[in-house]
Amino acid sequence: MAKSTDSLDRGPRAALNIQAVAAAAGVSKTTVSHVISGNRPVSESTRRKVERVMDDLGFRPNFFAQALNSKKSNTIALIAQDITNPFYPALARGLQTSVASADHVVMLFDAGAGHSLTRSFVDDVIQRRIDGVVVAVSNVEEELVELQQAGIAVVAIGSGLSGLPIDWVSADDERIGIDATRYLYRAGHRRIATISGPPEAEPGTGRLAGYIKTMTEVGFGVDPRLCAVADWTREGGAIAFRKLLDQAEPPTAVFCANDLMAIGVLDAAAEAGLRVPGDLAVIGVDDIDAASLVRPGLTTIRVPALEIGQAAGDLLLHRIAEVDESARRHITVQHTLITRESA
Amino acid sequence: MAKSTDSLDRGPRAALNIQAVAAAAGVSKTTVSHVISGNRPVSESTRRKVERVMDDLGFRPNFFAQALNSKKSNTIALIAQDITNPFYPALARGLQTSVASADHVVMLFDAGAGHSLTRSFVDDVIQRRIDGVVVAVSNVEEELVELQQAGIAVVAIGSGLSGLPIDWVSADDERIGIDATRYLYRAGHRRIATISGPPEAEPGTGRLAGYIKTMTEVGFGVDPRLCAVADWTREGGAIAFRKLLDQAEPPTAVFCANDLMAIGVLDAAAEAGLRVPGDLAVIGVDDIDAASLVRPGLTTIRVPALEIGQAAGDLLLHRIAEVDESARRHITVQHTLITRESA
DNA sequence: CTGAAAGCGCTTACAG
DNA sequence: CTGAAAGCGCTTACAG
Repeated sequence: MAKSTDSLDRGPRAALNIQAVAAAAGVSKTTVSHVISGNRPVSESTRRKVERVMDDLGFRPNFFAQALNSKKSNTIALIAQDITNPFYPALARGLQTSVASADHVVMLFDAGAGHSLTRSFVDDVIQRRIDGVVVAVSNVEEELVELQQAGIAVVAIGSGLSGLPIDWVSADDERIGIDATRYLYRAGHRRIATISGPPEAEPGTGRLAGYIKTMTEVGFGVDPRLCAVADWTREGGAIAFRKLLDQAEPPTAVFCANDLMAIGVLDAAAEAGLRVPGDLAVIGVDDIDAASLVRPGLTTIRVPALEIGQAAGDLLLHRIAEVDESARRHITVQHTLITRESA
Repeated sequence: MAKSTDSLDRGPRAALNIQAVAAAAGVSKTTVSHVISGNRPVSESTRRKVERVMDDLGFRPNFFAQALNSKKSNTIALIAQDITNPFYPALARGLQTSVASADHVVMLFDAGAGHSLTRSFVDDVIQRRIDGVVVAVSNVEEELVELQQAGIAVVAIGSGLSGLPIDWVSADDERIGIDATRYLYRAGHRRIATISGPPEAEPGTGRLAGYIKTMTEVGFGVDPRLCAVADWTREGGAIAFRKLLDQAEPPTAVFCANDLMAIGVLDAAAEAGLRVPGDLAVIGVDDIDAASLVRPGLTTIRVPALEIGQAAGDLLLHRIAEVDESARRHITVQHTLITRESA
């Protein structure tokens, strides 16, 4: 009788693993492992032989087994408020660019997809031992704390989440407000209005602060009749502007805290028969695609979403690599004035 | 002497794993595993005890260990041509919506981030045993084949990659061309031009085919002087339209294969002193945000990116779950005419 | 309904 | 410069 438990029938096709490579190369699993990881010196000839075999066999180390040992997933998660808002895809690209250099991959979670999936996504992130998370969504302080307690590196986008010791990246919102307001002032405007975002959070508050600071500095002071608030949308901007118009001395210029509201102002201005920039100057913030598509083209302040993503990735990689917990870090990205026709 | 290798010093804090849960609950690892997976019945009282302990300890099963055994990563990858093009974020959202229902997570790869990272991303996908991939990028036939050979489910977006036996999702491009052209015809236009995309690939060819079919059907035939080609960009659309204008009998209507080119036509028309829709009717495809922002508002055919993403996710989940390899599947999503001012 | 034990494919002290 | 072996934290036949 032939020995039936021989090399012939070890199941459905021998698995292609480190053991198979070791056998084919005539070395130990240990050595193959070190050729892959580079964690200890291997003689030139051995290395070449092993690499040759891996190539011939088309071997790729099993990621799960590697991660199970190393406790590193080489994965970064992005939790985005609303991926269909052009700011976030640009941020995602910047993030990918940054972390790809360290061989990390990006997992996307779009909170705008509805449901309260955010909760379960945080669980996923923890369970999958994601190395770091970029949190670009509001009102998730609780989840942030949980992520940190699970030992995951976290960086917040846009606002500092007061009190929490987490890294964050943002534009210099007050400076944006100052630059926009000064630009209108220097163009000769004296009744300058602002339409800011809802007062509860950055970046709305910072931009408004910059407006107030500038109006005070140049000696105009702040006239409450020139300060409107809207909800970041085009329609909201139009509504707010109609109210601003409805007074004895209407403004000749408006600083809007984002482009969408500024476009709403353009709508309402056209409706009211005002010519832009002749009768009314308008400036926004963001430089979304539409800013260059509307007529007249919208003058705006560009917030570099791509750079924000990159900075977030850099902070994360740094935090992941470092041994001692160092202090909280904050990166501020630079904005740029984009001059078009509206102001 | 006290027994020094006692329960006191088993290293830096005992690991929180299935073994620890088993011990605390007074059952075996096997049982804990089955409580988690539901792979075999567990008595009601035991299940409750184990769940209680997991909750108290804050235990979450280690994803890598699970995946190492099950060979499932519960992860879907999206390879997007250009995540800053609004079509892709919407697709990503639809994909997430679909796969989240099966507890899968989305990994994003933006091919537009530059470099030829696509190559290394494909390697990552294989190595990480990603369950399925949505390929929304062109010229990667080689990589597609490789992914399939690695046993990964693949679905292509937009075009069928002739010959390859892979599932795909697309709009009905010929029908889009027909609907757009007929709309212009019914509005009374007789000299209808088209600006199509580069001829080498869908969706350009399909939309052009629809235009040709309709022009033939209504008896006009195809006049080469009315057929222009551009590169999908705004500037390209403007350039192409200037050429169309430069003839004895210029068109009174233009069907553009995407919105960006249609907006370029609006630019060039304004420049040439043509009023839209009075002197010229323009229709695009996609319904990007900008379509509603330009003046006059762009009439267009909406391609439901979100639904495409969902359909892709559904195909993938189906393909992953199924045992026997069934035939290639193709899903066509429905488009809608969005009437604004330009036509 | 439940357990003991082998195994998934790696990494990493320990030893030479 | 290289190996044997224990271990990472699960799942799953096999057995009762």
